[in-house]
Amino acid sequence: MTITIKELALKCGVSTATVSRAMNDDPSVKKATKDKVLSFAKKLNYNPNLLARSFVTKKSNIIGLVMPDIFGEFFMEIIHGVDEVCYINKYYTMVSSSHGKRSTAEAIVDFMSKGIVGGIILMTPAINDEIRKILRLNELPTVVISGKRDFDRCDSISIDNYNGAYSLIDYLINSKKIKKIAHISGPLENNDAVQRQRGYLNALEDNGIKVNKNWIIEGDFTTFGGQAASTKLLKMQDRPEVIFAANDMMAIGCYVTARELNLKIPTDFGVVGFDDIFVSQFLNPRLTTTHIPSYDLGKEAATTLIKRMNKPEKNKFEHIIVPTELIIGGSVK
Amino acid sequence: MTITIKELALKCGVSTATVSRAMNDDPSVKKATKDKVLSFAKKLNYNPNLLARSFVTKKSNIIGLVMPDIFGEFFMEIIHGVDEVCYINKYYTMVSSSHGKRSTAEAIVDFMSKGIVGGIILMTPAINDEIRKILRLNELPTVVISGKRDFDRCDSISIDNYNGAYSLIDYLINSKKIKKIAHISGPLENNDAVQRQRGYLNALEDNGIKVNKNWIIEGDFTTFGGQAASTKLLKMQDRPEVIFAANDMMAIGCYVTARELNLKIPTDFGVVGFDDIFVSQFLNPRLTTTHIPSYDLGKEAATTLIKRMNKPEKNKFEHIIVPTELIIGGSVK
DNA sequence: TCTTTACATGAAAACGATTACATTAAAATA
DNA sequence: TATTTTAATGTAATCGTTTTCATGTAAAGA
Repeated sequence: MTITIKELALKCGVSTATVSRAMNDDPSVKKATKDKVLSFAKKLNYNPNLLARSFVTKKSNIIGLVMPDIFGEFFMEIIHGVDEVCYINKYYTMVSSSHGKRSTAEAIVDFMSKGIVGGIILMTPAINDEIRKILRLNELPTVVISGKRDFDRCDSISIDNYNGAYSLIDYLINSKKIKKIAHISGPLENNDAVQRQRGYLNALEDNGIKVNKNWIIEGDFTTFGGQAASTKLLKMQDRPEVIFAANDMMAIGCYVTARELNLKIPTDFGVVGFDDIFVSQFLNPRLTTTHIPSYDLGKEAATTLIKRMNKPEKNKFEHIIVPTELIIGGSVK
Repeated sequence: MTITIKELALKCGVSTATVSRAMNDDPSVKKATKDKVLSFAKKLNYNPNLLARSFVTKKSNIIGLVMPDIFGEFFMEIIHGVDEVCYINKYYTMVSSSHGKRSTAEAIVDFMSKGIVGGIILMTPAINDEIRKILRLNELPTVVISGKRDFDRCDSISIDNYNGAYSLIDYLINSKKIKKIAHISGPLENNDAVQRQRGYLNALEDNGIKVNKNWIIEGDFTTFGGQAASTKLLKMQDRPEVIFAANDMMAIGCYVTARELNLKIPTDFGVVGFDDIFVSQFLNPRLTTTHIPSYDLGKEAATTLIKRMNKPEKNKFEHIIVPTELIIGGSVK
């Protein structure tokens, strides 16, 4: 079905070099020749073998997307954004995750050593020493999507978790006149979780509200974790007015608890989340939360990476911080 | 960082041919030699360049996953399943979608002609003539994930939409003693939608219930579509007892309508869905629906494809039909 | 001991593209 | 017209691996 450059060259009556140049729009090829080659290529359905091309140029237009897990809407939207940009730029997206069996570090090394991908987008909740070491002696362009800017030897895109959480809490205190705000955090080895908690703490402090340590529970970003933590919080004699869950999944857990304890949101207690996942708008009442533009995050990462792949400078890295947006629902009285 | 086969051969004092054979576990290599090569390979961090290998063997261990859209939980779980199987078998997953700008057919052709992927998993709501034509003169192993078994020139995995819907309706009629069942279908160019509707119709018929055509509305698989359709249904003077939404997203739309019309589920009317997406369990009340094992679907597809890639016979294709499971929630009185 | 067979390894071609360098033809200059 | 410059194309090497075929060596059989 597909022919090779040699066959095409034969048909055109030119050398393979000329065909190659014509296909790559080399200015040294005469217009007439180029036209002839291109028309023959179309007619004979010639497509340069990408493998052969990558092999000889030592450049791959495949982007490796390394994720901690292939699950949930957030990662899906990232993939979507990456795919979109890849398509426009004629790049390809290869996905890979840490499978329980293999660490993120191993996934990166695999991509790097096999010569398949020309660049890596790394999503990780935190950059540990192992990853840091790998990235340091890494020759492949890499963009890190992370909760915190804690590695500056490559480009990075991060979510403004801190300000997102800060604004949310500030809104509760100043617009809603709420003082008793509890927090179910994410796992604290996760940078996003840490930054969100920091925003929460500083917003309280800046508004002169004393932090109640009992009202801070470390969760796990799952619905069940949110359910467990909120049950604990709501059974305290000194019950908080609003629970700030560090992500929407845990906020959903709070809704489940409300149903089980026969409490009404927002009258009996309020809930706010973080992420603004798709279903949050369909919760009853609609969840007040912080929107993360994950699709844009993916697009931004891919754009930055492709730029870097075409111009691999070893210094001056970009560090983009993507702002979040406060979404006001009906989950707070 | 990475060395080539030549350098490794030199270090080992053998030819590149021997190294290649040792790396590929060729039985003709003496154990001592193999051990030596392998230990040097490990020490020197040698990894065969996959691009070069694929190039020469004309076999790629990259699987191209073509999807109509990169959105939602269903596709995410498929990707997850595929990725899992790929990892175990040392294959790689490349994703691609039709971008509004490009059709599914174009995405397939792109994968096929560029020589990157060694096999394709094609997810499509329906196989049209264009796709059929492409698949027919396709030399690349392909597995189709589809709602209906309507192309038998390649392996296929399909969901048992018909029986899933049939069982669900049968359950409503016989266990719940409900007779007035409306249906919001998916778009009818989608095979899944058609099969589910067929299950609904036949279940009614087999139970001697006359179909009320006013109670069948074509939806679009979105929450908003479900909301619109259910509003129409619930404002009829002859109102159905239960609405069967062809997917959970539209069922969620029914929940939104209930809130807006101030009706209670399941007392005022009931809702059942299809898919069993993650959030369905957290709806209030939990949605009665039909579970689709999407993760398994992805695994099954990848397994079948890899089998076919290793043994590309031109006949005897596998056609796997994956059963669904009835999930009983509290959304029906 | 000599021949045959089996085993282990090496030499070299091949895959399909790109690209440095060489070459030819045409245009510009003297 | 003779020479230089420029433009367009061709020749051939190259990338890293696999694999066919050839070769050498050791074991087996006579």
